[in-house]
Amino acid sequence: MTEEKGLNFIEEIIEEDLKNGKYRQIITRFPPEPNGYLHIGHASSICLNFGLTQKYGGYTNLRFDDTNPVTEETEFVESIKEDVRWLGFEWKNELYASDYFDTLYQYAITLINKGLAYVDDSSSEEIAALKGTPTEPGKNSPYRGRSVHENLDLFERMRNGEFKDGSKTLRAKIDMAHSNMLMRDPVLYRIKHAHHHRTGNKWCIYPMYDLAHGQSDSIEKVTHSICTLEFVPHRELYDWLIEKLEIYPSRQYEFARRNLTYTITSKRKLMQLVNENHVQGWDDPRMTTISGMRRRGFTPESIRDFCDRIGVAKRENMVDMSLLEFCVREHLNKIAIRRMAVLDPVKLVITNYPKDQTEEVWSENNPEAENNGGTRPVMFSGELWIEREDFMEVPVKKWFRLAPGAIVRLKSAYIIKCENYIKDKEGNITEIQCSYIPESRSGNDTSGIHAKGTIHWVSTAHAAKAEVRLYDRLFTVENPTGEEGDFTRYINPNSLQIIKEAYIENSLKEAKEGNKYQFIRKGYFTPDKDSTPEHPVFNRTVTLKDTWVKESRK
RNA sequence: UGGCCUAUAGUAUAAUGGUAGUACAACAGAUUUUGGUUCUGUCUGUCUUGGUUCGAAUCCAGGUAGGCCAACCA
Repeated sequence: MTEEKGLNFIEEIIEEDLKNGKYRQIITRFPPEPNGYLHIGHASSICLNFGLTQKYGGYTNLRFDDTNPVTEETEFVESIKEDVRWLGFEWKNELYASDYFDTLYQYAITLINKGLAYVDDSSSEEIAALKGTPTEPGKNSPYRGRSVHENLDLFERMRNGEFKDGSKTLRAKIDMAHSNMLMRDPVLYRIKHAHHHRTGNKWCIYPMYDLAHGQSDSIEKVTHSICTLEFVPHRELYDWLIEKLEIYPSRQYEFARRNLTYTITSKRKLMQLVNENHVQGWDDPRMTTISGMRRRGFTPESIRDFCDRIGVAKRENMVDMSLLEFCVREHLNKIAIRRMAVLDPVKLVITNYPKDQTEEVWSENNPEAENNGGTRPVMFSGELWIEREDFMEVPVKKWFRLAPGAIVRLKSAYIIKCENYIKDKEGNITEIQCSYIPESRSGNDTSGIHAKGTIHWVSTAHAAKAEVRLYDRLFTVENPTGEEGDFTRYINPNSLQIIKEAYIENSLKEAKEGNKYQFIRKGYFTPDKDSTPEHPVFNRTVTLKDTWVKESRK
């Protein structure tokens, strides 16, 4: 049975192109500017571009659009490569727009020779003043009428470094009254006496996006150049330049960038969060950068699945964060090893358990795993740590956990009954005293008693200490950039909660970066890069779904 | 007083002139030694007004709403 899944509009275009023989294979590219770290929005573009060539045959290049030396750095190049690989994609060629600077320079000369470009001495303010507005036509620059010979001479001298930054530009000669603002003699080259991360000081003039991107696509014979909606107005210029230069006709297609609730997907704004220390770096686990999500414990599979589910379209959108959480829970449920960890401990003493006795109980590693996951031994004793929130002095209705006189199952061990509890002067509960039912041991329970609730625990004598970092959404509102004022006003002050002394199963000390765990009843966790065997640190990737919080609010 | 893009449940996305479907979310229930997982069920939708057609979410026209465009950024 073939499941007919609807095609997105780009797949439709490609299938049509393939069917009518326009192309034998398709070539796409992922074209980041190395001026920041990749985020969840880029993941969509990566999955799209690489996914398309995997599906239809062909290949995808990784091309860095590095035409602005003042913002670009090698650090970003390296992080981008790491992130794309981590997401599970391998590019055919690693390319750089800066590799084409000689060719692009020649393209500019071709345009000058055709009378389609000129050197303008106007300042950026003067250019802006003559540009007009969306509703009013612009006016020609006084330098627009220069001869080809003069333009050639001036452009060469720009290249030779005779002029200061900003004193001259090369502009296309199109139409200052055009309804598309981008066609009003767009700037093609500008002077920047700046060090480039790859070409060093070879150049002091650099091409603008419009003369670099489409031409790079063309040089690489990219068939489908896929970008986001804000480039729609550029398409007319993209096509104009290819036509006038008479080069390989790559075609541009635009889809809507993906927005996610309670976060931002803007490199500029993410950089602001880093620079203003609202977060602790690009890979802060609260960031929806690829590196932040990796550190937090997301899997590439879950991110790819997410991108797949949200699809591709042309309308404005705001995807629910709960879908991303669903995707990561679904994957982690299958692969994460279950362990017990007590995050907010309170002592529980089993009064009728033989003093100084210990025993091993066996607990499942992951019954949901493909190969069943097996079991592990866990040390049990008469003195345990349990979760403070699992005891209620005055239970609410439908409370299945511990309360005076209530019974509960200790996961993989015995059923216990709460007999007493001790408070300190401030009224904090310091110890809960229970009796246990020896015949109720997990695996050979002959007690005939059914406990409605099951809670997790660790033995005080056998547990290890760990630091646990709990993350919540970074913003308090769904669309922080859509609200009044600067988006940083809406940062969630409680997005990070650090627990210095949680208790974990001893074996968890050996957990390695990249390992995935489910702390039973608490969520999915992964060791942070700061973690050591002496001082284990865990990040909470995502909580478990919690229907009790909803029930308890009723 | 311009040009371009878009409009299907709360969210995202299918249906390509022929029964408006799927996922997430929400809600109800079953199972459960995780109030997890799994399973079952329920709720909610074609922006609007005309037109073409036997038949329109789909094609056409006019509205309306939202987005983008006036960086020597990409």
